[in-house]
Amino acid sequence: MARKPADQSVSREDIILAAADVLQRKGYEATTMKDIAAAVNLTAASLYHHFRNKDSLLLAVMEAGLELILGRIRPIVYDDLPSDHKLQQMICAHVIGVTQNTAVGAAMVFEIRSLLDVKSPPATASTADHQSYAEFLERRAAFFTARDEFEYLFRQVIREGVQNGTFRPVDDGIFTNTLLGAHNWVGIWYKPSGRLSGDEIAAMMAEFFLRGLKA
Amino acid sequence: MARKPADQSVSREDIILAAADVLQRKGYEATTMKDIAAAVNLTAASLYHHFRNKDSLLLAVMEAGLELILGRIRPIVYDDLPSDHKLQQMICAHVIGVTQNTAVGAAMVFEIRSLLDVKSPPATASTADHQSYAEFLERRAAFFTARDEFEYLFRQVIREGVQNGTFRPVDDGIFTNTLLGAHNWVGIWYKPSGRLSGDEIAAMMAEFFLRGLKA
Amino acid sequence: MARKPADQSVSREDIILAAADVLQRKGYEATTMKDIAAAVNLTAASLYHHFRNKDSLLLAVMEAGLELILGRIRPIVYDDLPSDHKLQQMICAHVIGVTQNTAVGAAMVFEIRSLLDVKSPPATASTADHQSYAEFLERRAAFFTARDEFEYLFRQVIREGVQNGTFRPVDDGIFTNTLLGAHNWVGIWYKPSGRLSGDEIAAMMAEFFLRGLKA
Amino acid sequence: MARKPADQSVSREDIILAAADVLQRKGYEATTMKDIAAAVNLTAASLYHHFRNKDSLLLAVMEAGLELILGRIRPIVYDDLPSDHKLQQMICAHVIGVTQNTAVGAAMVFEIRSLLDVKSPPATASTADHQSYAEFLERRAAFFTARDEFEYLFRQVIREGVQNGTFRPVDDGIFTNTLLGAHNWVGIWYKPSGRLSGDEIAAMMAEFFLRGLKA
DNA sequence: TATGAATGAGGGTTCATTCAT
DNA sequence: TATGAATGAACCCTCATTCAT
Repeated sequence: MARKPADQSVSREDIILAAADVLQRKGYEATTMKDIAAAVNLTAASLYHHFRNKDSLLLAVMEAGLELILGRIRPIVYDDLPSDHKLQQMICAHVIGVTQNTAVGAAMVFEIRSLLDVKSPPATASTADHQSYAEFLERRAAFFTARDEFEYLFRQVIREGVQNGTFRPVDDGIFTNTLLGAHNWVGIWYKPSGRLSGDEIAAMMAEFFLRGLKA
Repeated sequence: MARKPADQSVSREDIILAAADVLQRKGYEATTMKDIAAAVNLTAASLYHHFRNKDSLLLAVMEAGLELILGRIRPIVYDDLPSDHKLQQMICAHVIGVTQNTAVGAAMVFEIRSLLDVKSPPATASTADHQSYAEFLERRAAFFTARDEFEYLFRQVIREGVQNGTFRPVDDGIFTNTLLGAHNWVGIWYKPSGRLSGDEIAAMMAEFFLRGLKA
Repeated sequence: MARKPADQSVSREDIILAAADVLQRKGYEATTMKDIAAAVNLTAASLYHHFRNKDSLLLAVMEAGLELILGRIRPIVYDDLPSDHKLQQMICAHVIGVTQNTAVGAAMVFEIRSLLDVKSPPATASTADHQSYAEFLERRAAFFTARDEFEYLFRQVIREGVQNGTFRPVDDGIFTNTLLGAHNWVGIWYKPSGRLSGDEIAAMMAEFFLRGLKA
Repeated sequence: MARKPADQSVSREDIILAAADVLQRKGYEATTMKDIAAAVNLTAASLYHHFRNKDSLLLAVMEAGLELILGRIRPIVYDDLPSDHKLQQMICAHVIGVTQNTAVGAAMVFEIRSLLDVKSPPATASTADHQSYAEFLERRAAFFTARDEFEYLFRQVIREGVQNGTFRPVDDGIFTNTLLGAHNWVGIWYKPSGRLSGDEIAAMMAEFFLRGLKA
């Protein structure tokens, strides 16, 4: 699961991928910088050449994960399709994304708590530190904005379907939460070696929810 | 060197409840014994009069949470009802349980990873320690057994409904996972101050899933 | 959050020597990692860069002490000398060793109890931890083997002397224990500032015992 | 090894004996009040009805051990016997004492370091505390006086023997230390289940040393 | 870039000790 | 007397982070 860059120089990307993997297995708090470093054959100290600190690395992982899914979801929403087709494709995209990239998917979901903790900038903060901390806050805000967009896209398609009569009238907020809960959970129980492929699982879940929505 | 300004003696139960709350908010790794102690006006050291260690306390929280829900689910399953009624009631019981006792419910869900880590007995292991460690392992095994039962009950009712024609043919494993994922997630987004009550949310979710299942 | 006011980088060897000194003065249980660290101008945390844990450090101290003495005793035994000359030289070597290196010598003697406590591997035991713990057990076993050899060498020379008529017939086990007890005790009462030098003391003790043995 | 007073009230004596046993096995620092309490079926808290604190208990153990041996040694010294007979009996008395009461004997020897640490009275010391602390200091001083006497008695007999020509001229200080070291060590290696009885061991050791001394 | 050495801050845990019951 | 509950202090150890090389 851990990339081994053949003793070559390690890229930012390599670290993010490896970190995502470790994070998904252990959770943020239980994952040490040493763990992540080991996964790319580095020392913990070396990671600081690539990321300002642990939070910054976590954020990079989450950004990567979210961007990946968002990149697949967005075009569907803005495509010209009936609402049920849209939702069906979105569900599949999300679920497949989680199964294909368990690491990124689950990390995105489970570690938000850690990012949410508002941490003050280090007490001994020079001007430069303050600047870089502000940068971090900005990136974090951007992440949450993206996350809101993600949720919003689902809610939007559902609302749209309800309005145009494709779906029966449901509370779009509750339905979206229900949907996303089920999706996120896949990262917990899915095993690549399991009986069913990610595609099959995704198809089944899409069917469950669409039948529940059908007008 | 030892005062006791405590208003009243604190019971094991008190600690479990407080711990559940803190655990849900912060997660296992991020929760310190001091945090939990503070929540019941004690010192961290005092907690060790009631629980052997942090793991043991976590386990107690999870046991309490699981037992609570299981106590509500079991009678429904063994009642004489049509499959869809059963499932409807089970979903409501679970979701309402989570909303009423967010702490216990969510703790049960999110911290399994911590319990799963196989840990060796403490380093300074006398015979007595080993014995109590064995006890812990037993309790942990019992917890997982109960957890399996919990899942099994849902799966069982679904399978039953499929067989007697109440439900359309679905993969009961995947459906159960989908269901439970959605339920567990409630602990994340539900806010008592929200627009809808736990009962209303539960009813909605039950409807979603039952419509998705109807033959 | 990490300064380095240290004059010079500290070597493993430095720590072992300092630790031996502290250990001899305070005993294992009463010696804290902080004590040892202070003796080499480090923080307790820094010691963990050089030794996995306190036990490992203790073992290193004992190994060093034992190896030092063993290195002086062995050649004497395998030399071609009359038994009484051998024993005389061995006694002197041991006693002088203890006086010259009180720290190492006494540590070797007094802390065996701590090492004897069979301890299970650390609680948070990953596979890697288990491996390194196995290593520790191996080293510990090797230490006890060396210790047995040490005792055996004395017993062997005594037995040999009895058999070739140099010594009167004594119980070699009891005599060895008597001898070693007296030697080890030197670490307790010897003061470099005392009336007699280590060499003088050693010579006197050798004389006592050899007269007691003479056929 | 631990007295079990049949669930009856426990006497000061019982505790001292049990404590001696535990102390010998574990050493002072590693022995907890709970350990000692458990050996007499009590709670740690209960011990404080019998002893002011741990140090006080340790001191009581050492006093008991020392008094026992001293009581056997003194009469021999002041008896009217040739020096060699005296010394022979003293050696036997000491060694047999150690083997018969391993606990008391060894505790006496090995834990002096703990008593030696000069501890200041507790910072929060009321007048009463100060008084009882002064008492403790007095008792401790008395103990060390007794200990000096013990050593002095041996040295005295040796010197006497040298002066009256029974023994060859040896340094009585060094010889006494050698003697006592060997004796004390017996507490470490003697096992009641061993090949030889305490009496036999004592006789052998006496012979070794007396031959070494004979004029 | 990469790392070994170092460190401050804490976290879990133990322990001697106190006190109300 | 005995004890359960509580606590402050201290200990071992880990970890994110820094810095000189």
